[in-house]
Amino acid sequence: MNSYQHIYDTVRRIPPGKISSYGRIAALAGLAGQARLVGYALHALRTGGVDEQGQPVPWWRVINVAGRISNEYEATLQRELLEAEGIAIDARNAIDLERYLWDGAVAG
DNA sequence: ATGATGACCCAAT
DNA sequence: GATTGGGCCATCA
Repeated sequence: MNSYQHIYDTVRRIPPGKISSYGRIAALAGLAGQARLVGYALHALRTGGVDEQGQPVPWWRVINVAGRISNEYEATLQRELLEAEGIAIDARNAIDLERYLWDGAVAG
């Protein structure tokens, strides 16, 4: 079992229509200060968005703390997926974190 | 084992 | 607000 599995599990807890930052996910996953690992873990997903167990991971709900899409691989796809969930993106490709940032609370 | 890079973040300039 | 420097750990050559 890789450490990434914990990251994937945390990313899955992001409710639809919400977003989170790499650092936030890292903190929730018990990897505070290791935001790069989250980015690396999501990078390992690549296209398909499934982990080693074949479970889907909402990788598009993870952006950087600046509210912008950091990845250059699927930037367009990520933007479309975010907009599909009702997340408004600024004219400068920025997202209002205070408005959409997931505070870590469990929905339900 | 070493060096370089990376879907990042924070602080300083 | 854009750029630079340091820190964190995993992966590749």
